[in-house]
Amino acid sequence: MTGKREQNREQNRLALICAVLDSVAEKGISETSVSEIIQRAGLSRGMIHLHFGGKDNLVQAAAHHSSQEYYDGIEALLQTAGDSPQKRIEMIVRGDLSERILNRRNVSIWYAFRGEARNRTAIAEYSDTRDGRLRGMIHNAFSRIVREAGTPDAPGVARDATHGTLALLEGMWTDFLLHPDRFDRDEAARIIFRFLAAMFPAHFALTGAIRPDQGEADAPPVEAPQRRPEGPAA
Amino acid sequence: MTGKREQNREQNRLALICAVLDSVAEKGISETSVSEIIQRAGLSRGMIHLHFGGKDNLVQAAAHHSSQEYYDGIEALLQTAGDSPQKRIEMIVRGDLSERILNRRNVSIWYAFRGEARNRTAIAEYSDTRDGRLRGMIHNAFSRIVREAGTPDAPGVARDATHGTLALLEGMWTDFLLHPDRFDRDEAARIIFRFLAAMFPAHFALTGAIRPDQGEADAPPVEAPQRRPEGPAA
DNA sequence: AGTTTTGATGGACGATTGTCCATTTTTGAT
DNA sequence: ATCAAAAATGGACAATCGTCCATCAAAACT
Repeated sequence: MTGKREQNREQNRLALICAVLDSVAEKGISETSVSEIIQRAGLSRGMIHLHFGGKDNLVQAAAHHSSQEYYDGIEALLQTAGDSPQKRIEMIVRGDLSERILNRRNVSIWYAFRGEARNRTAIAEYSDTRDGRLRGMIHNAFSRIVREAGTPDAPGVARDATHGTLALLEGMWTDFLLHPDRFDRDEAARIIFRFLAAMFPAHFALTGAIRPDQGEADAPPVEAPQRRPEGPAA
Repeated sequence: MTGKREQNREQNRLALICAVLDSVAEKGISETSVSEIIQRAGLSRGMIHLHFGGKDNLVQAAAHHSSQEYYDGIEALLQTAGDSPQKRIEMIVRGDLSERILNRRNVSIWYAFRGEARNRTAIAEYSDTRDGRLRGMIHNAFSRIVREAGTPDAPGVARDATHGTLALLEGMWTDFLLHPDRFDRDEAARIIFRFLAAMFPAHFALTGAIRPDQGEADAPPVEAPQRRPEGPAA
């Protein structure tokens, strides 16, 4: 049985970590000072050194915690997915783009840590989506798809599809970071599936979300207000 | 004629900006202090306040400068591209993944600024690939491809292809950030073209670089025809 | 109950931050 | 050569940074 002592201890550790994440999400890493952290956590100054031995270690623990939360979220969603590989991929993609995982707070935290990742290897380790479980899940699913389709060069296609899908998801996150208000989750998912449908028509073409027909305006004729700076034929 | 006075002035301004970028690339944003900057620039402490009115403005100017350099690089490459839209897209993709643009220094700088973008709107403005010229160039090319191919829902496809291509490029950059040593430019390009080839078989399937075969193997007969009908039963 | 043990406190501390300005040096015009 | 204007210098400055420890409070054990 956990004594009241250890219970409080763990509770305060967590409070510090959450305070760091809140501050990073809200004010950014450069403004996340010791004073800011302990004020948010409602604890005393010495706690950081007591529990983590210094601010750097605390920040690292916060990065680890955030990363863990991300993977837990993805895996929780995956367990509700069916068996078919295309369903699993669809679940991962939609999950990764869902409000529960892709939101302002998480994106702020994720990119703040990545910005420092280059110079703090300990943090880089946790901000890598590619390694770890996610890549394995996706690759596994694509391998099955490609195998049962009898595609030539199956391993290469599966590997490239995995790499490409992960890159697309990363790109969508960046999109959200830069334009959180104008970001459209359904559009993001649709684009990814459009690419996947082009590569694996038998597996993704009929998926409900590929075509924008749903509720979306049927191909707005003058959607793109982009100027075209050049180009022979206008 | 520019007097020696103004000439020196401009030279020092630039020296400060470069010092910031060097420091950000090397040490990260959090360790880029005024002391660090003026030491790298070999100038005196007061210069920052003199020329930029404060450190924040200098950092912002550095972000602007870096962004400008990126676009200049892309546009320079584009001018050597041919007329055909697929050639232009290929040039953009390869250029964006080339050593000249995608390298450790640029990636470090780019992501360091992005990490702070959320809390510094002035910087966010410069760290956006999506707005600005790049998106317009790509969308313009895809529009032509889609139009001459007679694809149904042409505007939607062009828009999605643009969005997807940009997301893929972003994702590849993230890949490079996290694994600069194991990153493979050719593989990154191949994956992007594999996706594009799946979407526009007539335009990208025969492109020399889809296969990693090095020898280019001008359109291996086994490869190109088989890619499309993979769907129902291969 | 008393005693030990451990977590928690908050201020002291030196180091470093960015800003600013009195001063010196350099440039361009007289 | 002289002088006004502009640019560059480098140290003073208060504010803030993160670390650490003497002290206190409370839980756990005897």
